[in-house]
Amino acid sequence: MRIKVLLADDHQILRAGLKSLLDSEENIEVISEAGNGRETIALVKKLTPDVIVMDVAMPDMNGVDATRKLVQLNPNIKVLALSGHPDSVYVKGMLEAGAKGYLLKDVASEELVLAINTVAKGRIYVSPSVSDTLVSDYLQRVKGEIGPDSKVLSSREREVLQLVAEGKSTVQIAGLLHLSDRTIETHRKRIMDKLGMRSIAQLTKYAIREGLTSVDS
Amino acid sequence: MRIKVLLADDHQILRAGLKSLLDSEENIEVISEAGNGRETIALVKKLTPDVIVMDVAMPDMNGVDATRKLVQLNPNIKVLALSGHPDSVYVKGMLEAGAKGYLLKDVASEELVLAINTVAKGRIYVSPSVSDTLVSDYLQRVKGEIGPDSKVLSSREREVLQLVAEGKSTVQIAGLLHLSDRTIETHRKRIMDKLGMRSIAQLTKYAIREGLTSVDS
DNA sequence: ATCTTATTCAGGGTTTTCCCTTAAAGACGA
DNA sequence: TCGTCTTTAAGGGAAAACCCTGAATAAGAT
Repeated sequence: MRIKVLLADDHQILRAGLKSLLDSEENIEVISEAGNGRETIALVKKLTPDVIVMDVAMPDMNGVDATRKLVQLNPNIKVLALSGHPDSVYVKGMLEAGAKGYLLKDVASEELVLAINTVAKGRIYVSPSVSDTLVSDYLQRVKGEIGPDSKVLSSREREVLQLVAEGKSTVQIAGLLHLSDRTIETHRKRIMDKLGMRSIAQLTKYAIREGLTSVDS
Repeated sequence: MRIKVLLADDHQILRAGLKSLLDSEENIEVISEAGNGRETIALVKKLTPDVIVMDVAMPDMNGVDATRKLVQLNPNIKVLALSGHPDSVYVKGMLEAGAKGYLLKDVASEELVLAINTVAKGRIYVSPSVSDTLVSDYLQRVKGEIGPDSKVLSSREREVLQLVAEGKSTVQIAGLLHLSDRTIETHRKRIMDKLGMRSIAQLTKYAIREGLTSVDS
């Protein structure tokens, strides 16, 4: 019995490449492809694939929301996330949504095949480089340094993040918000902890994605 | 005589997929792969491929700078740009740098094969959807609505800026480029002077607007 | 041949950010 | 009321970024 795979990614050429790769495996069969989350759900309902290889970033319903919906419809569905970045927000988001694996796009084809076989058997597969961030996050959680639902920023934190992403310094932000600069430092630290980021550049991009600021400002 | 192709993209799995696709074409042969601009240049010097299929957004020297350098070394080199975005900044950058073609990642595999064959013959190939933005930009220029763009930064400076916008520290960048950290500091200072910016957040946004990095990385 | 620009590197110093820890006051729900 | 979360604040120290200055080599342009 071959593993029936559905590919979901917004880049047709990537899907074509993966299909070509996977079809040369005798125990894997690519039965269909989707270019966004909505399409994926429609196809899964019709075709009942064993494994869905899904990109995290897609237009018209992203991978996280699509996964959540798919798992809701069928808790036994196996979603293998395929992503370009190892940021913990994405990893956490997909795994929380019910994905059974998380692969970086920078993996060898053998690892993809291994991952598909692993999740098809009902086990979890995570890229080694990804499990690093996962484990460090987990350890922080065990030590109680992060609360349970830590990926959601508080409104004050979002406010501070916005100002950071606008290029303001800690002291400037403190002045604007009429707070001590030590307070702003605390907020900054908690923001970075929650998001698993270590640089202003990463924070800025996150803020742009979240609509807190715009690229042209 | 088969067309010798070199694949340059930061995602190994995409390269593997493309290789699998292209190797089934009897007049195309993938001779090597690179994960960033620097690697690409080193490999091209050794292997003299006919066509380089190059992603625009790559870490450690992006596709635009790599193309510029490659064309400088050998004006007959054929670079086929492969990008996820139809934005005019990217298109302009690559074509200005001397690329012979521009393909979106959302193309069918047949079109990729066609594009490779076209540029290998010395002609230009641009995705239909891309030529739209190209033409409208051209028309604006003819009407004088856009002046000639003044690219202030040197290519080294753009390279450093890209890494800064990816969240790398001065020491990390120095390591990646095999330079002293004092040198990187000088570059950073000159970049900020030239752009009149005083924070990493602003630099990051500028880099995004210029296509040196992407919001989701 | 001279001038300019890019690229490389460094000394020495200030400012800003980052890390680790502690802690108090207010809010809000169980 | 008890516990958790948020927001506020701070001490002390390490790392990174920023500022000002000077300087040598190399490639290109006039």
